[in-house]
Amino acid sequence: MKTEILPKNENDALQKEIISKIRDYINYKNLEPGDKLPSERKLSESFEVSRSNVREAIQTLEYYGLLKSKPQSGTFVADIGSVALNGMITDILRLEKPDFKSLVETRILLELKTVRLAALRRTKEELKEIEEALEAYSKKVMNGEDAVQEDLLFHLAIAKASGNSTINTFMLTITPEIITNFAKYHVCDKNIAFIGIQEHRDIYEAIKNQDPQLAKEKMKVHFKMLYQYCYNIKD
Amino acid sequence: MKTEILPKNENDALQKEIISKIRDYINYKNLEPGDKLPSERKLSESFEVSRSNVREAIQTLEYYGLLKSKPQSGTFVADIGSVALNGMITDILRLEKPDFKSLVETRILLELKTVRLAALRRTKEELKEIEEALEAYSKKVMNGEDAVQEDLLFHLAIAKASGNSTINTFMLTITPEIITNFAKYHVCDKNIAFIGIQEHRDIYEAIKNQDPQLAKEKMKVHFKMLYQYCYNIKD
DNA sequence: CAAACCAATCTGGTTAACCAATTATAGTAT
DNA sequence: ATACTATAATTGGTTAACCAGATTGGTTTG
Repeated sequence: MKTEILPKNENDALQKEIISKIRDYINYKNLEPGDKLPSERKLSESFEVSRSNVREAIQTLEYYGLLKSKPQSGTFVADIGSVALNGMITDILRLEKPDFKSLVETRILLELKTVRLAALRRTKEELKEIEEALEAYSKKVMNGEDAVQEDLLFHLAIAKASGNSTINTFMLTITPEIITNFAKYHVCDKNIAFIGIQEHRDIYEAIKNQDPQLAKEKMKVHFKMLYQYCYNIKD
Repeated sequence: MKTEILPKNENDALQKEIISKIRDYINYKNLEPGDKLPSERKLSESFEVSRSNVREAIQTLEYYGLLKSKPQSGTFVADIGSVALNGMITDILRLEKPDFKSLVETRILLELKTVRLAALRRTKEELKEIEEALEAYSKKVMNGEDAVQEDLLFHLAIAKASGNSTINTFMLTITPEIITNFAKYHVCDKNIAFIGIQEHRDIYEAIKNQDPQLAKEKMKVHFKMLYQYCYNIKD
């Protein structure tokens, strides 16, 4: 087989094509939950692609929980019926890269929840971690330095204290993209940062006092500017 | 080097160890955004693990947006400062597998948002897709068949119509796990399903009439049982 | 007749060799 | 001294060979 280096976009397109072929195969053969897929070798042969490409595609579907591969045994359809499997793969193929607005919108939604949960559930240790993140942030701002990273770490500390591992994971996945875009669009410039200290402190105090309602209110205040800012950005 | 097959858990542990070593290296060398990591070969040699293990670890960090590898060039630190990078890798290493309650809690949060957004933003095409999902669900229930899959696809259709690609992705990632656990805990048994038809129809109508507040209310009603059910499950 | 055993085969995972694009280096001409 | 070019080394990606555990079918044994 001929070696060929593909640009990342085409590589993604290839992987999507393979995923789509796997879906077609599952449909054609009417595979049920727990059924075994053909081996990676056979798939790569019948799809006329390399085995590593097939492996990548399988890994992606495994990430979404649709397949499950067992060492020295085979790759199996997850405990999901063919209807859901089919619909979900179709959805995955259509997924587009998240835009900035959708990221911010989601972040606000998640954080209004985490801050309430953190106020309800935080342990003493988690509270201390939040406090430390707050101090690190304040120190930077007082020195006139850029503190976008410390800002985000404060919010991540709250997410960790929410006791909801799913939301925590989601927050982690969107944070880098947010940081990048913040720098790009010059959100959160230094003039805003000074106000940010007090806002952060208010949030911290509400969590400390285990007042979920107040915590949410303070977080809303904190997001108000961000909200306005982001909805004014050109696409 | 000796070939050794590892159980999945140990493999995960190994990957975490490698990730942690990458973090340490970045700290030790004070790598800034855009700086280049040593080549995969050098890393695998200095960590005394195979190159494919290193590649896996890098891919994971790439998924979280912390690294960026360019073909025939190198692997680079993303446009994130070392503080955030360090904090986030530490968080990632601590991540635990999501529990069922956290999944349901998150799903409810996300869906109360998607249903409102869908009522505001849905196109005619998206509305039609929701309707088709609703019909497929109703038909199954009327025939006395299990309709968990069609149920979830209805909700995914709403997520798609929300116009928020981030939330849409999140919904896709948690759905398989939810389906599996539903089957495991016998949530949504047939006796509930008949009520479900009307509840789904109410939600659909609210979205059709572009009434976000009503849509949210109806979704809340729909989740009421689920909510109670899930918080009574033993851990 | 059923259970236990064994060897051939098949599997996903791992390793090592290979590829071509990129980057660094040395040399040459201006 | 500088700008440009050719060449060698380096890189992430790809392919193919290899590994050992799992499966399977047939045979033996109680």
